[in-house]
Amino acid sequence: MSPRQPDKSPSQVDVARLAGVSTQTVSRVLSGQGSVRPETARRVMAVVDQLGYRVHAAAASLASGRTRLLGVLVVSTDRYSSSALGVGIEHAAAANGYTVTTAAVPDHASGEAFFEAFDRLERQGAEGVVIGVPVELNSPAMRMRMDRTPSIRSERASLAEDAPLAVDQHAIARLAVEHLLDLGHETVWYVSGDDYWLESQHRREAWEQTLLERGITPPPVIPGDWTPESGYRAGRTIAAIPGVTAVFVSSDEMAFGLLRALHEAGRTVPDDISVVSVDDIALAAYASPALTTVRQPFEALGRAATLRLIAEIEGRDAVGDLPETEPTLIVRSSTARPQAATSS
Amino acid sequence: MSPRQPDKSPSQVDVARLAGVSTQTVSRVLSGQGSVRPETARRVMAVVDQLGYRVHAAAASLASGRTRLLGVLVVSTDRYSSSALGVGIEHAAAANGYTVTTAAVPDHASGEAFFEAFDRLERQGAEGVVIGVPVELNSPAMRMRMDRTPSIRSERASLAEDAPLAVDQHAIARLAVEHLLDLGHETVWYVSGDDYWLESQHRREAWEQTLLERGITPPPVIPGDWTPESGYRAGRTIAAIPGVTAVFVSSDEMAFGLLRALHEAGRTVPDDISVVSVDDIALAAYASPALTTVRQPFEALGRAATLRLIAEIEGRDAVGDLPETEPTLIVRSSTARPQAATSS
DNA sequence: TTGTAAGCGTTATCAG
DNA sequence: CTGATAACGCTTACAA
Repeated sequence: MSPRQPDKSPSQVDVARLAGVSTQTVSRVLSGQGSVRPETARRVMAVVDQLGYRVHAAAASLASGRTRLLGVLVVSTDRYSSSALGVGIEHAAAANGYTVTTAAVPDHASGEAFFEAFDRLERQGAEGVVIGVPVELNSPAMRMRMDRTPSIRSERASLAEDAPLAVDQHAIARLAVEHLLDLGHETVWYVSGDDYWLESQHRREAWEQTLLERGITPPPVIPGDWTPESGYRAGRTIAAIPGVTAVFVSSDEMAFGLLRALHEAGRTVPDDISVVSVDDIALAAYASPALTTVRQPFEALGRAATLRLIAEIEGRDAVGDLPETEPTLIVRSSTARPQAATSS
Repeated sequence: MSPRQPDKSPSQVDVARLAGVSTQTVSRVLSGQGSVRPETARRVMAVVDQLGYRVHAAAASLASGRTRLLGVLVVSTDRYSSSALGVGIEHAAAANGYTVTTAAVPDHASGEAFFEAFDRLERQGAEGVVIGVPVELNSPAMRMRMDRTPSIRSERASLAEDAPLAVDQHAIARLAVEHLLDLGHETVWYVSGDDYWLESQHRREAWEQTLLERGITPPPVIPGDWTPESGYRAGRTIAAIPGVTAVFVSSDEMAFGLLRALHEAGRTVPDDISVVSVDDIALAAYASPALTTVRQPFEALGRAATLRLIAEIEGRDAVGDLPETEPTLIVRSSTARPQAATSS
């Protein structure tokens, strides 16, 4: 609607001229590199303010070879994990003078789509990228990309690998299952997330393993896909199975659906069935009943990943300053000791 | 850990040399601008693939004066509205060859912090910005910024102004209140969002106005701040007030807290009290009872805002292709006719 | 402490 | 249809 203003924005040259110095001096003042007589600096800054001058990022990065741009690769940004991660990433980036650009790939995107998104980030000049989607890190195509631009993944690639960065999915499942077992439940059923996600697979493995360690044969997995709808379906399935007293659901959102299905089927939580989920979203405390859940420190994780990434980009080490990323069990009202069998 | 590869990435010159053409031809092939003999183009592309060449964004935008970068200004990205908006923005941007960079300002940020974020986006080269936070658009500082970089706001600045873009907050409140009134409730109480947000203020105004139009004196506003905790507090307050039969809560998240408080106080929804909220988040259908709510089409809004912004940047008009952004009432189980007064 | 000169990798302009 | 050549606005040497 409004016409684009024709007068181009002021450049370093304009500032230099008005301040009666060379462009180099202007650059020095603005970057803080090199020494400038205080008085000169003041004079330059005055002109900068007067003109409303700001460095042209493209020109600066063309000349310096640095963009201070970080890329983030996530699935549809409205997922809880994506946005929670994003908060941590943005903070850490901003604190270090980096900016962030996001590329979202659709859920269940093909490897193709993923590479495309990665390339888009590289093309924009991202000096590093935080990967928040499930990808096969060992494919040649991925290796090639990670080779030229440092990348860090916010989840562990395999149960065995010890990525100091990822939330320990094994620990999450163990925390949940052991809580239930320690309460006196004889076994724990598992409602999975979408197995497209490694997290989901890892939790299943750890759930199985924890049960096995106690000499319990794992019951069949009830499949879910993270959505409340799938939790609801899982709840109906579970309600139809006699004898179930404890369920580990792979996300809070699914737990909401599960709770409703159980309620509709006349099962009360936690009296008939105990439920523990994962994430600790803001609403978890306001489910009925309030959810016992394993909190994932996504924000800390995003921060940690970013800090490490920046360290790698700048060629230093980033030990010591890394935030804690251990999952923690939050006990609320959806879990209890199993009812005495007398009632049945 | 891994050393940065010393061999710099290939440039247009490298491609040109290998393909036996000028850099200009390479540029033409890659941009699709200007005509090139098909055979030449093929030869260039072959070299491009072979070398893994990709244009250097900074250089390109320095030369062309275009960045194809859009900025987004939101509060803490983990808010539902922010991320839902973001999804729409990203889609529309990607579909038009633009990339997106986000600047998050803390909730309740000062005008200062906001301008800083805006400037950061400008410095990065954003050609336009979508504003998703409450700001005074008429301050000189803001005027100045919007003057040099096209900006579009995803909410209506005042109840009177008819921004074709914003979700109609007035309509939201009217939909909610009239639904309740039509059900037979004598008045409707209102739990506000955070009044730092214009949306919240506008909904209050419209709630008041709708009541007044029917000759009803609005009861006092129960203050909230969007969080489930504040909804819970509001619920306790309401439970202590005799005679309340209908409540309009300004967000689904608050509704969850409200529901819990009401439940704890022994009031049943919707039999004793009807509740309608706003947003229609994924979990709204899984509250107990399922929430009747006014859906805000955030994604469509983000898309529409972006489309208009791009149109403005490119100096064309964007009529016709704008998505619908009307709010819609979703009736579920948290509302019903008031119980006959006989029971009291 | 300050200035000069030479690029950085593209695209635009103008010839051919 | 293709190719020189000149910007684009800044930073990094190197000189003064």
